[in-house]
Amino acid sequence: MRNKDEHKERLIRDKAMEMIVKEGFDGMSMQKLAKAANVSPATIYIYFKNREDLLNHLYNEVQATFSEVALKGFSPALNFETGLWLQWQNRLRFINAFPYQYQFYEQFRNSPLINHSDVQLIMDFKANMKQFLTNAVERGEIKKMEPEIFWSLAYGPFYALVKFHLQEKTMLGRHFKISPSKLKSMFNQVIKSFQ
Amino acid sequence: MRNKDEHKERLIRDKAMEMIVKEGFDGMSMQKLAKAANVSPATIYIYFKNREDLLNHLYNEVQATFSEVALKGFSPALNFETGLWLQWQNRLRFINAFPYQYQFYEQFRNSPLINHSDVQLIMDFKANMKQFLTNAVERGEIKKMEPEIFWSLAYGPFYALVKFHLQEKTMLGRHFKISPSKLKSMFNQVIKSFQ
DNA sequence: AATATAAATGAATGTTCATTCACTTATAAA
DNA sequence: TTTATAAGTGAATGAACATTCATTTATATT
Repeated sequence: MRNKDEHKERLIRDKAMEMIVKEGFDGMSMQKLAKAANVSPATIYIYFKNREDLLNHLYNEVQATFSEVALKGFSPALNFETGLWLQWQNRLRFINAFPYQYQFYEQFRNSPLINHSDVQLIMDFKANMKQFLTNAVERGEIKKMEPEIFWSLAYGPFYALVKFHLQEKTMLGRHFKISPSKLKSMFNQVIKSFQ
Repeated sequence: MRNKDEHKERLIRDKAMEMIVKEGFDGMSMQKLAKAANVSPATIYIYFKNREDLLNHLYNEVQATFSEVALKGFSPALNFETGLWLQWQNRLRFINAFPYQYQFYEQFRNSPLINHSDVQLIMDFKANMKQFLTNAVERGEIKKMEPEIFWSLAYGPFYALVKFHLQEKTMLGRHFKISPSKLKSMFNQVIKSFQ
């Protein structure tokens, strides 16, 4: 018996995400992917049932990692400002470390493919965030509001800023990381909207 | 001489955007589009040089309309709160009226296709927004900040909320419009972040 | 009414696509 | 060392793709 080559699967996954980010979903054909990963097209089908299965696996993996990183050191018991700032930092860390994975994730979520994927937001993650919001309201740190308003106010500016920087990267061929001081400064302004 | 059928071109454009929103860029093939618009594939090539040209025309058209609607009644001379609220209302009006066009626009902007398009943000629009920011700072209505921070704070929450509602629409098959009171309430919170 | 012209077409064209298959190769277990 | 098994392959398959082309059709101009 011969074992699957973990390195090979990793390469297939990474090249697929890179190709999708650079050339779009149509730009990632199975044959082009095979060539980029130095394998036979048939090899991809050992690891993934088909193209759709591959894409869903990629999405699942990124979502799992992203959720994990976002919640690193987090607890709903943290006070509002500390907890939200921690999450901003965690998220930015992931985006800086894995820009292709993040951009693939965004592209997938914003495409109709997401409708054919039976993927759910990690339970743990959702529960944590809900509890965090409830606690903050109960402590009187923020006023009561609908979850979608909370989410829009708390993360809308963050993701908008990230988008700016990732677009610059695409245009100039290199990645301008968001400076921590700029992020903190904007965070302080966002916090005001909850007061 | 036979004239071009304006109605026919409009139908091609609208069906193309609808297909892209519903099935993604790969889901919109020239032959499927022809069938949806009740024309021959060759007819599409009378109106557009090729597929890429069609997509770029669609993008240009939506951008032009969107910019126009967004600036309706706007002037950089307006005070900060009035001007920003006007733009929020204008933008939401466009999104509610033309959800497919808006979603196509977003999908295009978030895809690598945008890199191959030589389209620029309408000059007039850019200049207006820049002047608006400058004026608000000079009047002491908001503190001085980089344009990308301003943009992220002023529009990040708005677009995040829009995304929420458009996703709900996709899932349930119908469109839940954002209530004006909910929008105004969030707007008031956003304003605080500039104080 | 005749004519010139551009719109509009359906049936091709050659290409690329996702996927399969008969086959070879590497290696864990015996 | 042998053997069973699953990894890995290159070439093939049929479907779908963007685009073209030889014709036909509608109409504005004469």
